[in-house]
Amino acid sequence: MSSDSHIHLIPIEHKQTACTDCSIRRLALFHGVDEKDLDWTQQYRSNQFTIAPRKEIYRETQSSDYMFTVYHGWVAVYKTLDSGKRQIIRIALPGDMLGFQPDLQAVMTHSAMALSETVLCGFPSKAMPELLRKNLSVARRLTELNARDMNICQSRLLTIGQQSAIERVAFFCSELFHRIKMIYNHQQDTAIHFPLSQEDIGDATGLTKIHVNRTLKTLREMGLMEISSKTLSIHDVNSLCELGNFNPDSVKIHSLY
Amino acid sequence: MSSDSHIHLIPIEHKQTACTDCSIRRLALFHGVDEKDLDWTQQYRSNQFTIAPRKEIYRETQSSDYMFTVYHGWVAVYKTLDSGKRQIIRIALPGDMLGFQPDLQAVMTHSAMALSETVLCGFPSKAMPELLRKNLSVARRLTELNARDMNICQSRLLTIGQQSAIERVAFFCSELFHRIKMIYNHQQDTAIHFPLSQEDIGDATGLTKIHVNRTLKTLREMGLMEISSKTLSIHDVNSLCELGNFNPDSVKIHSLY
DNA sequence: CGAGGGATTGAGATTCATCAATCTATGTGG
DNA sequence: CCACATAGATTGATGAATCTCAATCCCTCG
Repeated sequence: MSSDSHIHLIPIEHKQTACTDCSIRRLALFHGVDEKDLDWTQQYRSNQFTIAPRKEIYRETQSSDYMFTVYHGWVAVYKTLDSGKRQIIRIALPGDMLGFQPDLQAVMTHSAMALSETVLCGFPSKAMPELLRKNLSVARRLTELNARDMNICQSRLLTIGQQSAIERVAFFCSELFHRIKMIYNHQQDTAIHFPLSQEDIGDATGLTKIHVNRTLKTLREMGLMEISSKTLSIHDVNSLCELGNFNPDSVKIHSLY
Repeated sequence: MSSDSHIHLIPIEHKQTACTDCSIRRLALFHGVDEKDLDWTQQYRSNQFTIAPRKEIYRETQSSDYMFTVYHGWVAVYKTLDSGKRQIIRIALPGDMLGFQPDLQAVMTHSAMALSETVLCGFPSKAMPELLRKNLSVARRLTELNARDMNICQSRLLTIGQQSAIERVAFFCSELFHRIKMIYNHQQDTAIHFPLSQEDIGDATGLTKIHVNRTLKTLREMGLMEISSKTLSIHDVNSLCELGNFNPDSVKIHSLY
């Protein structure tokens, strides 16, 4: 990626966090790495960056010098058509990887944009093959995270291909709700911060923002859930998951450790 | 997987093919493995199997003792809803992997079914971690194949979420056409064997079989393509790809070798 | 206090699904 | 080799889900 397309990524000069102290390591790439090796693996995390909401992290058809781990915030991964239509492929949350490609020459096949104030850990792509060769824990973990992303992508295909508007929205919100709760270990909460606009939800579920609005109204009237002032409140988790055919267990990362 | 659910997989006792002679190795898991190591890696390919059309290879919610490489034939990978609706996630063709999971304990998150007379190479799941640890070429190749499957899955999401019926069908058929031509190196052919029913196409594109029928009729009348007696004939490749927003380059496996 | 982006609602058009019937190709048993 | 059975393909008619266009409202921010 040429440096001018990086203008949105602001390197954190001071107060970078240390991998040894990382509160979300159990979710991320260095889960499973021996404590004594963490200082060494951290060398491959060359920088942390902050990005403002709605700013691009990288763009389809361009190459990227980094792969990232989300440390804090929400990121939308999406593809666009020439017509301007946009499909959000997944929402990356703390611990999730962004922009890994085994082929360093290949250009990105999707774009990524911060949805909220976001902090990323950056790993120079060039050094990844070496890291994966020298530390098998990281290599295995990468495979796990890939497999989990794949499962999420496939489930999303099922939803969008075969479910109705209300089922898709129920699925989408259930998934994010459960992922957030797993990340922050707040099992008792019934509401989460939710920075997506109705248009974002539409781009993720394959619906127009107008139909999303009507669908959310229905869900509210059914007493299942409600979104207002960037907060998602779930009033009836079980019914919502059932409506969306969402299985809460599917958000777990099946880890070998 | 309990053995009784394996009844459709018929082990080939005689005339198993050798990895050293494999005509599709450039596409498959052992691409990049040193010639001298192939006899050793082949030990991990414990069996070849044949499966009749429409027979299940493995099923969602069950575990599988094997992961597979498609050696010959067409395989549908799909998920189903309680309502009975089915979403075909991808079509696996010769060289493609099936059923790899990093966590041996985890159950399959999708089902797989042969669409034609199919031959699979079986790799016992239990031995995969050892193979990946001992041969880094295989490990790297697995990562490449995963990344490629991920790209295909994400492109499919874009199609199904954002394109119209005719665009989706055009995309779907273009993709399979180009993949088959790449596999068999028949760049000049304008027709391929195509074992899917119209209902299969519908399950892959998120449409009903009736609407698929009408869409195919339109594509035929537009002079773009035609399916008859299990043969897909492309009359105007460029227009078809353009209509479906399909990029022929996307089917290439970006290989490091 | 004004501007602008998102949210909300209405009306009408379009796409696609559903239901139902017929047709065609393929394979099977007698 | 024929009669029948069956699955897939085709067409028509109708209705529901979702999109598009347009207007208004509301909230936030400068």
